[in-house]
Amino acid sequence: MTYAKVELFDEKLQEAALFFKALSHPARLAILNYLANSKVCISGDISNELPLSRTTVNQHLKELKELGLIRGTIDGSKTNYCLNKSRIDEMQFVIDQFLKGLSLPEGFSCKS
Amino acid sequence: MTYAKVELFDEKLQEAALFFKALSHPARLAILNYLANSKVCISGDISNELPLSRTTVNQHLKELKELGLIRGTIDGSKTNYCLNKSRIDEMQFVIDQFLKGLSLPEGFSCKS
DNA sequence: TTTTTATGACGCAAATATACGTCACAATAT
DNA sequence: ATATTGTGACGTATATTTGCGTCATAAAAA
Repeated sequence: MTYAKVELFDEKLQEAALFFKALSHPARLAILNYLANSKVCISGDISNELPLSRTTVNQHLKELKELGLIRGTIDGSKTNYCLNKSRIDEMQFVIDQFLKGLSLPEGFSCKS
Repeated sequence: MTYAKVELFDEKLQEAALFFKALSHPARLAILNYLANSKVCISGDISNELPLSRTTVNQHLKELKELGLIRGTIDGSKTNYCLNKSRIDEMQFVIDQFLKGLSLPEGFSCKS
């Protein structure tokens, strides 16, 4: 039963939380950065760039893939991973929307 | 030893990941939204707003507090929680910086 | 004074995440 | 033909997160 309360929240918040979760580990941030700076690459290459084993890197790749942030297409025996621009844009929009909601009103004060 | 590899990554990425992690649960997003819309409030009030027990809400509050995103000041027997604007601004900056780095170059193409 | 209310501290059970190793399979390379 | 390389799938150990209950304490209300 634990971990089941997430669904009781507003769907917008759930969606935003999923994006934030995907970005909550430096390895995944590094992977996204790397893909943004390369044109196309294979996961084997990526594990060489990170201080992690190939297995672990593949796991992080899988998470990013499941959220649609990256795509892996088979090219012969290798898999080309690259950013899914439209999905990244979607994520940026959702994050921006949430952050905007945090801006405090004029004259906001706190007794601290 | 597990979970210890985070420190091997670039410090900027580590910092960004910590912010994203703080935002990775809808309950914390709901708390931040709630605090942004209220002037000042107490954690007892907040647990009434969420489908979670007081204990659990307090735990989420604690996490947000440890990252500095919110502040809890004692007001008599109650604790007033409110957003820490300067820290929120810092977070927005860090997140923006990271997201900017994901924008793909002109003429980017992927063989998929 | 007793009861209620709010809070913090502590611990617990279950679910998830992190990090690797190994195995099997296909495609290259030697 | 054999060795190497890249992959996905599977399993494992440890860490962390979620979500709650309980207990102790302090202040406010009855």
